[in-house]
Amino acid sequence: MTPVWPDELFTDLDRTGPVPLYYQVSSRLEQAIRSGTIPTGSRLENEISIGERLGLSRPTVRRAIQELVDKGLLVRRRGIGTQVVQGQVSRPVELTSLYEDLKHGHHEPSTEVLSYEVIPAPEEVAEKLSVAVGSDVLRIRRLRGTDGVPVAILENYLPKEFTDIIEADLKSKGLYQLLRARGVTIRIANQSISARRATADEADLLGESRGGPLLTMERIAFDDSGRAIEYGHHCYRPELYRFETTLVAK
Amino acid sequence: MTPVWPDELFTDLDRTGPVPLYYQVSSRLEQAIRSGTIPTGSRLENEISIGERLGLSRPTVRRAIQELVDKGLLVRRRGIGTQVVQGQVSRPVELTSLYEDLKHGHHEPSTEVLSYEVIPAPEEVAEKLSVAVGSDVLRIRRLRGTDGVPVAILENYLPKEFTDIIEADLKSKGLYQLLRARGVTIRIANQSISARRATADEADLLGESRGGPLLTMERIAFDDSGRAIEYGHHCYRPELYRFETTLVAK
DNA sequence: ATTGTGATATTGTTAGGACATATTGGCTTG
DNA sequence: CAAGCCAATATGTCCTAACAATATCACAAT
Repeated sequence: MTPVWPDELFTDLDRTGPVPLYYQVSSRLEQAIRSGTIPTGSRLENEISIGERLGLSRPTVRRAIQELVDKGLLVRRRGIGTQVVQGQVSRPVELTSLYEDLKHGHHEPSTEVLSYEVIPAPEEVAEKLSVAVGSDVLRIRRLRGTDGVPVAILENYLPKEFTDIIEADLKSKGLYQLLRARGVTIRIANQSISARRATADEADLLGESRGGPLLTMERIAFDDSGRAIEYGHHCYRPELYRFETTLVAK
Repeated sequence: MTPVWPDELFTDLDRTGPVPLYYQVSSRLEQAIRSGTIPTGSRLENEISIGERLGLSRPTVRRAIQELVDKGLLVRRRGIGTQVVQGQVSRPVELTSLYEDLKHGHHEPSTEVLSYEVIPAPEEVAEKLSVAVGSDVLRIRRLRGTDGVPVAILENYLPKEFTDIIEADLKSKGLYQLLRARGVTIRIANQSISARRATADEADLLGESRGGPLLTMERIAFDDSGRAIEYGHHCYRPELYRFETTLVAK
């Protein structure tokens, strides 16, 4: 019943390096599933025997499998076993900037900085960033495109201590990448996705018809310590961009 | 430094019932955070002392906390501790139908069944549902509203064995609710969100201007065993609906 | 033919312990 | 006084062990 898996899945793990064992296991499994080595719909061996094969305890194997369950690749049922989900699984919306998103998709992202200025925080921005109204915030407005075609208008607000982000760097790097280089890691983001008509200004920038539909995304991002770091308001050309997610019922 | 928490957080847990201990703990903590009893930005006690207070082992406490980290309410850093995220956390997009979504938001959902028919599966639908092209599938088209105002047009396709879903029931219940009553649990869904212009037909149904923007969502849902159960294509009035998500970097 | 019962397989929950690693801050030393 | 080392603290990883809950199947009983 259980299909025979290739030996590569069970070669020795690296117990000396910094990569956790559960992560090594889940990575191998994910790769095997996405490549079709483990076919969709098939059943996995049970946790204990996988553990025996790899020389791991059950909790470690369990954690590896749980990672893939959370990603939506596997389904578990008590008393039954673990199965691979049928149908192609889309990679979820990740916590990356659009720039990295596009680059990952083997496109050549381009950026034009439309404006870059320090302004007193309007009420809406102040509230989202948890700073005082009127205090200095950095406002960045960019036009993002791929392969020469405009895709999105990005408007971002950051607290004043980030005003040393160099305008020139924004042309060749994503905002999150620049923040990471400064030692700031974005950990959590609250997103809200909707749509609206394009204004005349936006339509011209994006090469879209006036009053045409735009996909919009509003986001507040928090760092390691839970502090609000960035408030963004983006709009995308809907024919060229969409948000993909995998939802898993707990 | 550590704030004093109310005793309610540490009253005895129910060790007899079917509710897991880690779930009882994470529920209490979540409630305390959302209600402000544990203020945003504050630090939690460490895992071990929480465990001692509740009479629990460290793995159990750890799992409870991890649940809230995954939900985006808490942030953990090795060597530092666990902190509550600043800023209001939005509840994530859950794996529920729009009907339950709206009902939860204290609105009164209404449904008009526009069409209900068994048709041979077009290529696109057959592929998404992993059935043969031309095989029978159930097609449902509904107009969903709240408080008398139309909000969305829902088009769903299901495999033929669900043709016994009663058309009349769709008026008063959500599709997922009806599936659950049949013993089918939706476990995983792949969603894709974008936008487009409304067709004349759609604009009339939704009371929207012709050519106006619509928020669109495409979804394939899988059940417990990983089988494709439903393929849906929905469009929403963007002023009345939006998708909210919390993203957490792993 | 249907129902119940028990054996088996598998995941779910909880415990308790050990060691690793990252961060902070104080102490020591040059 | 500054730099570096070290202890304290907290989370991260991994192990062994046990029992609970659920689904399946064979088989007996009605």
